[in-house]
Amino acid sequence: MEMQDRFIDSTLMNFVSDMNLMECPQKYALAPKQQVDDTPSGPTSQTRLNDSSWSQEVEDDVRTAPLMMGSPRYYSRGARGNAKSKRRRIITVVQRQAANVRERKRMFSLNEAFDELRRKVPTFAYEKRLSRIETLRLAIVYISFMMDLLENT
DNA sequence: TAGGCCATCTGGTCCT
DNA sequence: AGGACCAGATGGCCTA
Repeated sequence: MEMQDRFIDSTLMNFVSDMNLMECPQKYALAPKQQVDDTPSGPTSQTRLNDSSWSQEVEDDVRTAPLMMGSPRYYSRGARGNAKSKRRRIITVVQRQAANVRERKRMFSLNEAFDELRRKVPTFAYEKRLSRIETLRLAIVYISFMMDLLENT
């Protein structure tokens, strides 16, 4: 049993060495913006943007929505936003802020899952913190490696 | 200074 | 109707 553990340990170390993920040590503190507070930063007035929650056939002038909401900066709508949307959902500022808070919490839990995954994949202690994409790719390789190990023992 | 990474905002779509 | 999920855009931080 111990022999097998040692075998796996040394194999793991070789595996990690092969991953070519060794870089200079540095602490990768949490991003400065990582404060998940529930206090929205935008305007707080409960401005009703529209009477109905869905607008009628909105075509081109969709850029007005963020401006109407008093957004401090301009956000374009992304590629999918150009798709022919029959009916557009109009939400209040309060609803938008609540959605932002939910989204922050969702991303926070996603990052927690990434952190948990980082702890599962083997890396050297002094190695710099893996990025999300590095974590996913290393996990894929690691799982494949372990499956091969199981098949060959 | 360019590029990578990340947090955040936002609107569209899907689902309950 | 509203929440979850998704993806694009943007700006800030950090490193080579």
